[in-house]
Amino acid sequence: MKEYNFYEVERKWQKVWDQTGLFESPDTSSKKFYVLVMFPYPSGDLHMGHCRNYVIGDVIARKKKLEGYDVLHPFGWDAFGLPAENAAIKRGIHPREWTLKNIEGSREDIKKMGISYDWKREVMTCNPNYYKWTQWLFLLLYKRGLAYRKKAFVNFCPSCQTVLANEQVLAGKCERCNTEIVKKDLEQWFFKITAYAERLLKDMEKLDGKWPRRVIEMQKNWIGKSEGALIDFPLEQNPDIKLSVFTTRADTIYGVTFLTIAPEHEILKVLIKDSEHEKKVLEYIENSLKVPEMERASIERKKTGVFTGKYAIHPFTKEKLPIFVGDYVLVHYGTGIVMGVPGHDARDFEFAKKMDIDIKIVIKPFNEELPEELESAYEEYGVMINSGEFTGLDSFKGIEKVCEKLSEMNLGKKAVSYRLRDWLISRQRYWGAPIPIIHCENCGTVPVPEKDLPVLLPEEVDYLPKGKSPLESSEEFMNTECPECGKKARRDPDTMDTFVDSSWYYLRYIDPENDKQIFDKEKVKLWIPVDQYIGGAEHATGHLLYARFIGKVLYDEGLINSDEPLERLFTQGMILRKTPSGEVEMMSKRAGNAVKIKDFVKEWGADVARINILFAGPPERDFEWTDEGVQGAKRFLLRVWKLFTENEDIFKKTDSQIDKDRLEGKERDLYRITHIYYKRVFDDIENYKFNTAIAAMMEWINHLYSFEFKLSPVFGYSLNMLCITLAPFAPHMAEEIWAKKSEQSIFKQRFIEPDKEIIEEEKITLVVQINGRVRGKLLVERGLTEEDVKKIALSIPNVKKHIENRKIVKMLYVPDKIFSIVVK
RNA sequence: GCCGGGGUGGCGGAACUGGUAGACGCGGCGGAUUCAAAAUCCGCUCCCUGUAAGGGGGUGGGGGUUCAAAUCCCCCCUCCGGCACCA
Repeated sequence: MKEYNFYEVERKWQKVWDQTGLFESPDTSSKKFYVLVMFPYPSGDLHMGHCRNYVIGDVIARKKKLEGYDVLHPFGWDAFGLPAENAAIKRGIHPREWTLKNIEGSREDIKKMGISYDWKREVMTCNPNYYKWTQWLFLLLYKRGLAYRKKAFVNFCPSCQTVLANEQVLAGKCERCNTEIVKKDLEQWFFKITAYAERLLKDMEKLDGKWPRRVIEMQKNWIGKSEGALIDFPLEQNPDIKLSVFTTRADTIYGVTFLTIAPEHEILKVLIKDSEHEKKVLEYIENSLKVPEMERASIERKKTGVFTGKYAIHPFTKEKLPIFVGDYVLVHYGTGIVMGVPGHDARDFEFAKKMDIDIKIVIKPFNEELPEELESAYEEYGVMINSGEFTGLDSFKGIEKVCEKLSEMNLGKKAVSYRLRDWLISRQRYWGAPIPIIHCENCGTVPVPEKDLPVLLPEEVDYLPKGKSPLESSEEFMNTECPECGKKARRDPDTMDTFVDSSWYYLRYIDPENDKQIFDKEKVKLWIPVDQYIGGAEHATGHLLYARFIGKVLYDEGLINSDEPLERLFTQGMILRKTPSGEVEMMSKRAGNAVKIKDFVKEWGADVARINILFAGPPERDFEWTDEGVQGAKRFLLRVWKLFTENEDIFKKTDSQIDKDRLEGKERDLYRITHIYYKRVFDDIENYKFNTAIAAMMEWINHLYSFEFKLSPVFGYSLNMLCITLAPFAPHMAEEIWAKKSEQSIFKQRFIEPDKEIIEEEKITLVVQINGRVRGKLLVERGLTEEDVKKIALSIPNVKKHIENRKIVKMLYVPDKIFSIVVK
């Protein structure tokens, strides 16, 4: 047998696919399937850890192709972003040059894996013909009132020298470089994603069963909806000023003994102006702003606060309630002011103890009494007490009634609050899409007219980070004319968050060359929704939320006809590997455990890599890359190869057609087994169970090896079917095998419906149980009657033995499955 | 604390809707081939017991429902992920 050279065979077929345009997708189709993988940041040498999603996507894409679909399976590059800039600064190369070089290298790597991409549709977010439309998208949001500029305390990373979105801050640290975030009061651009909070939440119903539950839960947590009420507390000195609070526990209203305002809250300045407390409060505010985000958010941290000297009036009791400032209150949640109910909220309890404020008990448990002196807040629901006209109501009714009453008094109403915050998209960096806005002294903020797009990123810029945008140092870029009044004006110096680029890329693949519009509506109508999206779960609350938001905006604008354009989502697990020091970690260059695509493919082959990745375990779970696994994958493929070379003649003489009625005995069995496995593999792909799909092929091959009549046509038939089944997983080898008999690519073959009739024909093993224990097995035809089974079952010697001297209490027959006897 | 997902041989992992637990692979053991080794091929491989047939135990722990539970219900332990001073 000639040795199989993975590397050469793979190179050969990749070239053929490329030259024949086998995987290019049409612009019209009556049966389409859009497979999308999250496009990568081009970081240079790619390794196996990067390509699990590409391999999964490829199996699905190739399977769909075999099923006769027109498949759109594109690829591109999320090419803007900080690393290019950082690397460029370090090496003195222009970010563009560095990025393009990386793309060249990465593209070669991906191609070596033999993924069936339509490379004609490749997009790069850093190309002007792409970011022109990212800018256009910005203007669309601006036009729709969804992009606005606001001064706010924002997250700033001192190391990256830029502000960050909420989603890019993990536990108070920069997601990218792990540096402690500081708060800066800056004027920045935001996208109003909060306006879509309810729809983003509610429409997840449509994704139920199609997206991983984990991702849905993460987004739900992130949006963080809670239902409650807004309650107004008029100021004692000036009842026209009302402090509005958000609460989920309106039933505790009679327990309010104070109010606390977040230190950042604007109203504080008004409250304390020219009062004796002004100095102390200002000092407190200043100090709390210095406390790092992480520390301030910590539950363990002792509560602090200062009395403002002012009082509010309780809407029902008209009591005077002292107003405090305290940094345990978050300015960006609810109204930034809370009502203090120390008896029924742990935080308020702690604060009240410290500040020596009254604690009132206004809720008692349903079935017991509370002690007079509380040791901690009672936070459960219960029955309202000491609550005036509401006393005696349970919490749920109480909330309703209190809200009703407040509404009547015009001092409150039911309300909903979200944890989600608006998306901060300004970045003080060079390598991104410039924000298409001009600041004019006369006209204010003026959007760049569409005809002037793209606002090109200037080439020659000092892009060393200085805490303000590098573009600001380019006079040529900054100076422009106001499109409205024609006077001298300045451009916005910031670039957009790269998540804006990636929020719509899947639409550009459909019409990548269009220079008249962001995309052609009709073309998009054909391919949208994306039938299968594949990527990492780490993007759950970032990219995937942004993409859904932008999708809805485009839907509202009438540009796409689905408000959830990413229909089915699969999130793959990570690839881990032992590091040189022996720990199992995510594969990465930094950890020193990366297996480079280039090197691996040369030594082992892409098909081996693909099988290893797919067989190692369920694709949604992490798996450890091991040398043993690689060996196993190679052994499997060589076994396949050997099977076909040893039986080449019969394989060539037969095809995927056979007259099953002329088969009997073992030949008929093989025909049946073939259809069982064939169906199993294709069903498993549909359910993302690639590991068991490969296991089924292994079993199939084991059967074929031990089949006696290797010259029988049914044997050749089975080989033909096997080759087609193998094709999505190890496409190069499948092509190589197929080429022995056909000029045409195996991917021009069409999926044959499995023969369900023959699968059903199988004899079954009927289990005989006595008192729940297996005491015998019967190989029988399907559909036997209870009488027949009983007769046979009771004649089994081992069954007889266990029934002897006992009384049969009950007999139970589950057709074609089990015969169960209960004895005493 | 709240929410979600896990825990099955030496290892990765199978098991439809409650119906033979451990498919498939890795590793290990035995054999064939070989001067020898690698590679390959064949057989065995959950644990205890038994020459064997068989018997007993067994899916994180405890209880329950059922003729029958990895699967359903209750309680607990533990690991992973998300959110968390969110009012």
